[in-house]
Amino acid sequence: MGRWEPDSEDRFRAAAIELFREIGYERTTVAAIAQRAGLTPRTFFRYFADKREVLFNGSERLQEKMVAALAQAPAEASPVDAIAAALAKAGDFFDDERRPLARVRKSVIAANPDLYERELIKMATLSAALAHALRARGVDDSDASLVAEAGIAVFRVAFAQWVSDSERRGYVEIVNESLERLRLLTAR
Amino acid sequence: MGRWEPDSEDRFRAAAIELFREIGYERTTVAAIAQRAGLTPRTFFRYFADKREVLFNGSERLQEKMVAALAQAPAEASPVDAIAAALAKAGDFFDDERRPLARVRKSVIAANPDLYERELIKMATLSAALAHALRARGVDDSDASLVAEAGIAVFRVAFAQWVSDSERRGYVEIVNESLERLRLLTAR
DNA sequence: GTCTATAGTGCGATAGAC
DNA sequence: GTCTATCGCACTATAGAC
Repeated sequence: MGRWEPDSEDRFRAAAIELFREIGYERTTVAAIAQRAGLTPRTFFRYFADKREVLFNGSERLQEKMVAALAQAPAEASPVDAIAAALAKAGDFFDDERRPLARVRKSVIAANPDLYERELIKMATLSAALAHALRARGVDDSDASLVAEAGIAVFRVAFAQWVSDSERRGYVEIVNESLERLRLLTAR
Repeated sequence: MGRWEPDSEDRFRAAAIELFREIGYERTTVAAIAQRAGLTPRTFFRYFADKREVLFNGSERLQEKMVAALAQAPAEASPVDAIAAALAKAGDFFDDERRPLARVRKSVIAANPDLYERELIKMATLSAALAHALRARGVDDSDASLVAEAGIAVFRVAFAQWVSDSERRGYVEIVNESLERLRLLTAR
């Protein structure tokens, strides 16, 4: 990568999350993030549309991966099994190396209504994308919405568990257990 | 009681939704809403924390009712049955008289990212309240979150169906069918 | 940069119901 | 008289027009 350090985007992310933890989200300026990352604000905005996005733009790749996993599920897989494949695929992003960062991110978002709103929007977008992918598999419209929303419900709970302080199990284990739990709870 | 006409709050709501439909949310000023309601902007803000709230503050009563219904479900009812009772209780608000208003409200919200965000927040708040009420019944922490989130999933889909253009069935019928559908889809 | 319109707040005054 | 919903005014903040 020539005269620049590699991984500018990751360095922005790391610098941002450090500063958010140290002095809070509101008081952290983009200039400060850029300085710590050894780059300029102008470059920051080449990667991120705004300050909030530095915490969220990984979610686009996550969504693409999940949708792809759903689309590639066997044709005979049930809608719920297809969603389960998508939920499991998210495990590619949520490994033990990332968990400390995810925990800081969680506390930053919890402390900031703006960021919380953005998170809700990302979840809603993800749900819509999954529902769309289910419809592409031939699933009935309202079934697709229902299974996608329920899948997001499982995802939310599993992710929250994964980042909770005392949790040591991996994300995939947790999300599979959560789905199983939902099956049990809804069974007659 | 008020100085002039009664039901100020309802008049604000009615005036607001008329104007939103006529000229759009953004171009409707609080002053215009107040004028049409025969009141002043200052009084508007006594009832609603901000302009968006005029479309949402009914949701507090809805949440209280749903939580109460959940709490009053028979002690032997399963978590999902208790949530089902809460979802059915929402039917008190969604009758055929209200459906035209709900349809206008839907289109206004769909056209406005600000309002959509607020709707997502209200749903998240409702989910948290239902989870809390489930825990108060002795349901395990993560089961409570899971069932509450899944219940909200059913609610979202059922409500969307209820306000969709061609739909004629009542909300309660739809929400019961949606829950039944989720049970079928998740069953092994 | 200035100017304007609007959202939203704080505080005290007032008109009526009781 | 009390109580309270409503109002009037003065204010800040912000977004958009120019």
